[in-house]
Amino acid sequence: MDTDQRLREAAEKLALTLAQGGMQKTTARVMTALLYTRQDAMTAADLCAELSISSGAVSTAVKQLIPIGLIERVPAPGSRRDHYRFRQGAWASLMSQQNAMLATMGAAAQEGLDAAGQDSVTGRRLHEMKDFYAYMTKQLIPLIDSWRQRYAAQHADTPR
Amino acid sequence: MDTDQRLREAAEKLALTLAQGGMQKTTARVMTALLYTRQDAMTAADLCAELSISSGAVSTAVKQLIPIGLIERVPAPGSRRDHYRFRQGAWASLMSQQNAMLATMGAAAQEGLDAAGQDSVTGRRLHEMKDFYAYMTKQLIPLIDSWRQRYAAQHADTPR
DNA sequence: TAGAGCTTTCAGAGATTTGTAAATTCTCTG
DNA sequence: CAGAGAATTTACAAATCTCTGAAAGCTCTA
Repeated sequence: MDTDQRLREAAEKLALTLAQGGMQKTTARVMTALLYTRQDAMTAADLCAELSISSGAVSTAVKQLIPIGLIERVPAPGSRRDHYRFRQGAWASLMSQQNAMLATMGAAAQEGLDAAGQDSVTGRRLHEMKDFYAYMTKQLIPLIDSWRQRYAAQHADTPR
Repeated sequence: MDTDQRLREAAEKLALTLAQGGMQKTTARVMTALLYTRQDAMTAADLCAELSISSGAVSTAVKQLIPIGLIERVPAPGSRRDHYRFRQGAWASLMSQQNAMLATMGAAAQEGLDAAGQDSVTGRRLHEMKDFYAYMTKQLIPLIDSWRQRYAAQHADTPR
């Protein structure tokens, strides 16, 4: 089987997994298309053709992917079309955003604690929750940074 | 405002957040009801009443929450009804399951690499992805374990 | 082992989501 | 600054999802 076809299938497969994990299906497909494409970047029209979806759907997907830092718009000299490409370091920023969710969970636990007090079944449940998320919140960012450093060191000689 | 009411509102608020993060709405509501309740455990009927939903909906939600380790069925001596309660250490096991997702991401990257080869734009993109998820996969479990240990040490004298 | 008390399953109604096509807006260029 | 080419928004239609109510299925106990 040819390379393009294998990549296309890998892309759709991952998109399906991500969709089951809560990401919108079309958004996931656009993301994986940009991840597995052999081009550096793709235009909206490319994405329409590759995925057989309308330009409106592409627009919506892109609007969701850009704010979370997974893809970026790149200026394309000589073309009037927008080009999109998968961002370097996208995974690390995606994981960093998980941190916001961790913090939210911690805050939710605190809120419950304020209402219930420490000394109750509820209090003990929520205390564990709060402690866990506080710990994770504190550890995750340094962990990601340590990966960034390590990866940058390994690839000091190979910029994009 | 009374305690129950504050807890109820905190529960619904968190449920909403979780729902936006991809969890099924009713599943999230059942989970947070069990998290913020002042009882140790609740019956299906309790949940129906508290959340104004049918027993079928409770059954479905419970069926999703148990496998992921967030809640558990507890035998209730003297009652024929099933009782459900939020599991101790639920958050840690939830996070551990994230690890499966991380591993999946790493595998997806590898699959693409096999098709595209290292020396291509695609290869470089996928290599970063693979490296990131491999690193995270390796670090996350120890991190969770270190929390477990720390928390257990702090609460050696206060079992449930 | 018959039956009470719960839980689970199932079919269908209702609500929500999501994609398309077309209209609109935006942005370059000649 | 007019117009062409592209992106975005909107209204609507289609598909999907999810809950309810009712029936079926378990599992204890008397």
